Order: sequence, then structure tokens, then C-alpha cells
Amino acid sequence: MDKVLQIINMVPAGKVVSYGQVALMAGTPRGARFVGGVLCFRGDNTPWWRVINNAGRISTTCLDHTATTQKEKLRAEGVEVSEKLKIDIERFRWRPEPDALKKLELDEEYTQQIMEKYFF
DNA sequence: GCTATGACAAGGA
DNA sequence: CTCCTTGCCATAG
Repeated sequence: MDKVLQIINMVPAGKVVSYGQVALMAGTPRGARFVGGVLCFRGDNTPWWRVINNAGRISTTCLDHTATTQKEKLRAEGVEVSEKLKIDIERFRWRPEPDALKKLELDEEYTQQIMEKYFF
């Protein structure tokens, strides 16, 4: 799943993406769960703090990357995070550009889904 | 190939 | 909106 890391590395500062979104872009629509695992292992070279769940909530349990740390990181980049680790995801969601999607060599059906789900 | 596990997602209370 | 339950998938052993 180096694709996952590749995707996350594309996320600009001040924006966030959901695990589900990343998973979908990686070609594994329901492999969202594993995305987090990758971040814990390779989080050192990846902006893991820009990844949250679809409910706009931080749900990390990784001891090296605590929720508090993530909150600080996001705020430092301009993302508003409430004390309850709640984020207005629709306002800060990163909407991948067609050019970015092209790099991933995604199937048409996936790109379509991404557009319909997150681009409206 | 089968089982267990996980930084999730969606739906109901 | 928050909490709980169920379902899914990819990876490790």
C-alpha cells in the first residue's frame, strides 16, 4: 500500500482527508481500516495528522501519534479542531484534482465514486 | 487457505 | 451530536 502513502503525501497543508477517501483512492474502497496501520508504521515520513475518519473526528490510538499531538499539528496548519477532537471536515476536506488522480492510475469507476462522494 | 486484528464506515438509539 | 453494533477488507502468522 505504498499508494496510500503516496496519496497522503499529496495532501496539502491545511487540508484533511478521511481514511475512507484515501482507501478509495488507493483502490481499496473498504480497506480504510488498514490505512491507519500503515500510518503508524510509516508515519515518520508521512503527514499522518491530516488523516481523520469520515465523521470528522480524530480516532488515533497510536501511542507515538496521540490525538493531542494531531490536534496541535492541525491547528498549526490552520485547521480548526474543537477540544473534543471534532473537525469540520467538509470545510477542510482535500478534493483531489483530476491530475492527481491520474497519477494513481485509478479505474474510471473509482474516480467517479470519488467525485460523486466528495466533490459535491 | 483460514483466523485474528485494526488510527474505519454506516446506521440505529 | 455522541455512543454502540455490525460489516468489510487487507495483512500477518
